[in-house]
Amino acid sequence: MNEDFTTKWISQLKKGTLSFLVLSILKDGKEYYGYDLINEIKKRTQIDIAEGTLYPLMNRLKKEELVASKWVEQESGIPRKYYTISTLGLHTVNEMKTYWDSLNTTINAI
Amino acid sequence: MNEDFTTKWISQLKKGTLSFLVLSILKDGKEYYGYDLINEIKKRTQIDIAEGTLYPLMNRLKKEELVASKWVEQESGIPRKYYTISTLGLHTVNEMKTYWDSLNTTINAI
DNA sequence: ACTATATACTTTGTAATACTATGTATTTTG
DNA sequence: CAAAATACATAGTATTACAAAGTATATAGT
Repeated sequence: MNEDFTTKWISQLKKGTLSFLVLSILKDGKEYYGYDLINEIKKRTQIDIAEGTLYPLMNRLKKEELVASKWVEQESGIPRKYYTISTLGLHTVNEMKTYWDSLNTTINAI
Repeated sequence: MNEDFTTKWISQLKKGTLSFLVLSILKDGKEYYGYDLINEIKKRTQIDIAEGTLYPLMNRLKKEELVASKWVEQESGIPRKYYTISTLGLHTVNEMKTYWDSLNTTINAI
């Protein structure tokens, strides 16, 4: 039933929500690495993020200094890049939340 | 205050929300023309939509057959292109609303 | 009469971002 | 020993908001 349009729409909707989602998850201060975030988001939200989406997204957040990262060698396996939210990131995600809530209120009022 | 990032983010967020907003406004069956929609949305939501954004958006919605349009000559002034939502549009906006609500619930739960 | 503003729609070029596909490398599982 | 899972990266494509400019009519101000 017009799955095409709704599917495409969901992809467009992600353009605003993924950075918000990631920062929201990091908000409580816990560390996550990229691959982990993909699974965490899938588990919590049923939203699939392609690797080719998440890794560049994390690089942008890093470049904007909303998150910090550090490489952590594993005793076995591939090194992981762990991310933590910054003060600026916390401030930004709070602004986002305020905007999101007002947008949601507006949409519900229509 | 990192206004840059939040401002850019809001622009990205619109990529998912504008079509949803427009269809939501048309949902009750009332006719609107483009210029009118820009003002209506600004009044109801404080969201500014550039003309270069709305007119191509309406063309996409038309092409996808989510809305129908008809030209209406004015006794004085420039002809207006009036839009009405289609059955497919109604169905689609309901799907969008369902998705939006679940997304909102998810975000609030994080 | 002239100018600016408002109305109403269109088009062109740019920037941002999700996605597919592909690549690299290690470890675990069948 | 092959396949799948883990973990990160990059190149190319499609979509879409936006700024800017254009066309055309009507009105308000000076």
